[in-house]
Amino acid sequence: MADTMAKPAKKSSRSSLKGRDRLMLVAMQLFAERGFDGVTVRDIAKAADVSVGLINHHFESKEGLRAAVDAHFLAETSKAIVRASRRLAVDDLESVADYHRTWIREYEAEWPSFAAYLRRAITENSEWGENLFREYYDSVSRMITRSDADGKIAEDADRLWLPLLYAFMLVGPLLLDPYIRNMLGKSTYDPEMWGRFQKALRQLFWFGAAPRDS
Amino acid sequence: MADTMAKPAKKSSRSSLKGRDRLMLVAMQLFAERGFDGVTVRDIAKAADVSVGLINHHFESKEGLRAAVDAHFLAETSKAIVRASRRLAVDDLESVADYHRTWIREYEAEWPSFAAYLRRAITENSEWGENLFREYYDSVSRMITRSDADGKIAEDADRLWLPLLYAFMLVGPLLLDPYIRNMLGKSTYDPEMWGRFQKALRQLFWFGAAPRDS
DNA sequence: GGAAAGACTGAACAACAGTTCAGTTTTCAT
DNA sequence: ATGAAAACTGAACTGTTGTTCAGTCTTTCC
Repeated sequence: MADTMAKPAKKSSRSSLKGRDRLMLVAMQLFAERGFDGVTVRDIAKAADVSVGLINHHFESKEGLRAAVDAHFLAETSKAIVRASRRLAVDDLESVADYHRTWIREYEAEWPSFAAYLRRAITENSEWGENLFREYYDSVSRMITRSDADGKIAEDADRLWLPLLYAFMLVGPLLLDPYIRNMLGKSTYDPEMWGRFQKALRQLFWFGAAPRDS
Repeated sequence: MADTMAKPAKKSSRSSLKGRDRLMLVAMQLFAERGFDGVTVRDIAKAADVSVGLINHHFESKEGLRAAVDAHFLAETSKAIVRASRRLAVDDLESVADYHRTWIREYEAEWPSFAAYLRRAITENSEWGENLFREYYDSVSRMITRSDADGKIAEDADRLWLPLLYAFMLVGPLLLDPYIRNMLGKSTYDPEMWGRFQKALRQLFWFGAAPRDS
């Protein structure tokens, strides 16, 4: 119902968007930054350069606005995941991780603070946060199952926890990005950082941290 | 300044606590369940069986109450971590994980929804959430460094990401507990679950998921 | 036992939240 | 061009929030 939100043009031509779309864009950013309760309808209206009444006109209520934004990004996420599983005929986990990161970075470019919104959705226990994590988990799980069928997984590995542990390591940077940025000075999704992270993740997942005496 | 909060007696003798302590206990639980903004001072006062005015009398403001609760648990956490690093003369990661879990379970028993409060503190970017994650990270990091000195870490392992990846897997169940409980039907910290999780974590961290052809 | 100090009450208050709605402007098919 | 539908406005309204404060009850210490 809320899929009519057009993508913003490359340059800052926000004003070219109609009120409804501008409201959703601005609301997403403000929710991401300050949380749903930390933003007033007047804040949103002002940032979107629109009157308060328009929010209720289009979305019925503030809660309705949140639902519309959520629905929009849930749809967008699902599309991305379907695209991913199609493109990733090769059943390797590295490309899952890479796709995950590419997708986030692309979005970040077009919708600033999209990652923060994702983060908030997952940690706020909203319904779509639940869906989101489940889709994350499923895509990882599928890949591991395939590898398993090919005999690439150790016999004594725990089939239940393996995908979850991988998911934790993949979602970790997303959920804890603010802290990591503080500690390392850079976001995990930075080009340089990502290479290292990706490599460390791959190595740990497949071979572990113990020295291999061959 | 807010360390005078007595531990509640075993049985539900909440009413034996004085107003100030009862307020902090109740506030912690409500904040954990509904978030800071999701709770009104009247909710807190009612749950603590106390008048609204008392909150401002003791804590000056609602924000002051939050600060007091945070300070109390930050102190408590630090104490637990110091205790841990003393007790854990043996430098193995398993006991870090076990200690982490024991500590949470013990607290859960005495302070219901303490884990949820922890979770919220970390995800809400509060100042003490930052401290908390850092202490987590540091204790893991120390252990790994020691193992490293003993030659127990592979030469080509990434020293920067290794402790972070481990921390992600350790904090994962805490942050994502609601989802995991939905998926597995049980909390990770349940006695049965923990054994399996702990084993899977150890195995993955040291030896990885690839089959070992010996 | 008495008085000062602190714990505690709750009605009153001011600020602010989300919503409403009568009215104005824009859009667009005919 | 015209008129109806949709987009849009913003002052007014209503309920809720955190805070205040004058006053009561309880504890404590000489």
